[in-house]
Amino acid sequence: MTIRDVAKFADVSITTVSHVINNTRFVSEDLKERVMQAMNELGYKPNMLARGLRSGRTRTIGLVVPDMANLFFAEISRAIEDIVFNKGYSLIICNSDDNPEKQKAYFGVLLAKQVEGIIFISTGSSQDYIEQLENSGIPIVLADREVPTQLADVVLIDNEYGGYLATNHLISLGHKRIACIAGPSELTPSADRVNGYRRALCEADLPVYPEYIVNGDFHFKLGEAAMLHLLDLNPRPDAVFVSNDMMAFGCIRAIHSRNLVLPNDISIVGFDDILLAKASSPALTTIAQPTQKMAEKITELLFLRLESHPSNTKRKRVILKPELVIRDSTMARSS
Amino acid sequence: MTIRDVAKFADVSITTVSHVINNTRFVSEDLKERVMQAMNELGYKPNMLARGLRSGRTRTIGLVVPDMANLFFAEISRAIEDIVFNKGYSLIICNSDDNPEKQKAYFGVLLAKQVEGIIFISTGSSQDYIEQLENSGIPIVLADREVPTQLADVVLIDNEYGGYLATNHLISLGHKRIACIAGPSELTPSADRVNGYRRALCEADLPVYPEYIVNGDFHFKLGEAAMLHLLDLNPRPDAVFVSNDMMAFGCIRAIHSRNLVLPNDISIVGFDDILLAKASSPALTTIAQPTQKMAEKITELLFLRLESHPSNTKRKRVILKPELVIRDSTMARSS
DNA sequence: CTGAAAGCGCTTACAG
DNA sequence: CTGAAAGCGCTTACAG
Repeated sequence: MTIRDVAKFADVSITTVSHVINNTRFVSEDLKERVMQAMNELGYKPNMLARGLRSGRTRTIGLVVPDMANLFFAEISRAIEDIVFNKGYSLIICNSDDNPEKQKAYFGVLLAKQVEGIIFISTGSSQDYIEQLENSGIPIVLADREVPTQLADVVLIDNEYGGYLATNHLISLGHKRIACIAGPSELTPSADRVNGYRRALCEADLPVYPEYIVNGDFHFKLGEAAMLHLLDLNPRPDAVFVSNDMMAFGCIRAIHSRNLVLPNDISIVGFDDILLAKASSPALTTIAQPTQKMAEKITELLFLRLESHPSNTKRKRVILKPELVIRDSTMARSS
Repeated sequence: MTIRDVAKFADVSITTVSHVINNTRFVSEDLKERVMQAMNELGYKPNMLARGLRSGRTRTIGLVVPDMANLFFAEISRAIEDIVFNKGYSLIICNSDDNPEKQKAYFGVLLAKQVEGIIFISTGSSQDYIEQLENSGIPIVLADREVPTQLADVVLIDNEYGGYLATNHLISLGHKRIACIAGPSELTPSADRVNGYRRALCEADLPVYPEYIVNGDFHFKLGEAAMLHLLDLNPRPDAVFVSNDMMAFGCIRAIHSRNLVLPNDISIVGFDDILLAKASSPALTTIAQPTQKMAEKITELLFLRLESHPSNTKRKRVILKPELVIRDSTMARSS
């Protein structure tokens, strides 16, 4: 079933069929009618490969994320997919699995598939491989995680400010021994969140105890382990800023397993505000990522670049502010 | 940067270049070497559109899911992506958003993009549109939700058995007033789970109270609302089988908001065993979907069909057994 | 207002 | 052991 069959059936040239499909030059009502009918009759679907090959436009964009089973990435992917679909594009989703090798392989695949643009949430340690993309000349938008390149637009949130907000909230509740569970140290978001935590403590003239800062990996399991570790300290912290919600869930579990009561015995604030943050018990106080807004900005920048000349080389950088969402995992210190 | 450039650079025919790329006929070491080097030097990447157009093989498969921000779908998509990637394929992910129109539009896109196969988790009410796929002759694997067609392999779990397991567990704990929060009534999984619930009650000679069966939609919010409704009944149930984990989280929230204690005042068991099920407080007793195994079966059936002749028309049907995972949201009735 | 034809970048018989 | 050439299904100058 090709354009040739349709042309034959409608007794017109394939040129004309192409033009009615794409609405790209005037075609008389009569012919248009015949073509339409032929397409219906034959159940014709244009072959996007042929179209893409010829026109250079594939209407496909690639999305590279570290792990789409991580709710934060799942939600932002979802939001991006929705916008992109409404623009008539489709998404090839690539799980890098936080593995630079897999990520590199996917870059190759995306380029080979001639995607028109790439949205890229980096693994921790992939600085090495992005040149491949830079040389391709294809528009790239980096999201969530910084990568050292001048050749892409960037959409980030102000993680330092988020960490500051979270910690300040705990301070304002009267907590003094405030710990922090950090994310993987290679990621800029982790480091920035911890920096915000430090700044808040400093501004409040509270000491920063090194043993109160423990490393995690943004996953549930290490969140639980880190919290168990903190609870074993003497004195144990009376509040903790956990740098993402997944780990915060691990913390809740750890706290319960020690028969402590949240938030009475210890307050925690998370980061991300994934959908399930409000479903934990108690509901998680957390720093909300502006997921929807991020998705909008990311796609806006990408489509701008798709439409503009490559000569327009000024790179854009958007930094969105996160917000504190107070729920029930924090309360004033019982003195 | 095309195969032609490589051929010129290496001073061989494009035929030869093609054969070294695809390893598809003998090429002398000498030429092979020169071609390899040329490809490296020029940073050549084969154009998959051209390859796909010519060979009819796109190495792409489509995955249609109702909502990838739903953790169950996110996890199964993740598992599928991983397997498919290792086979050298890529995935186009399509969120139908539980919207038959969008789903239909995506079918068109996938066919136009010449995917080699489709994995399809249906929206509730899309029976109408699958013919489009059937006629295409492209291999389809249906997963999770039944759809009336003879023209696809199917991978399901035994939802009736899952509902039975869950309810039996509650019965064995001594509960008598056991309620059920169902999923959307159009979906076969929902109905089957409720059927299992009924069967367990019947076999135990326990009455089935119609007011104890309330409808949900598999989302958090309605789970919460449904549980609030159940808690207002007099007498209120002492246990409830919630037909997915998302809604079970809503239930936990509702229970806490009424200052009741889980599981002391009421036991609940969920369905799915999403990653966060173990992170709720208390950890959720639930019926585990064999997510990894489903992904394996789904891809196994699909690749079998990709490799076999279309004449091999015998359709396969795989039904996997879910398992009860006992955690802390259920306990024996305090008589 | 419409059509014939070149060509996008590959693969793959066919030929030697 | 290697290459010249046809053709996959489209789009798009070019021509009239």
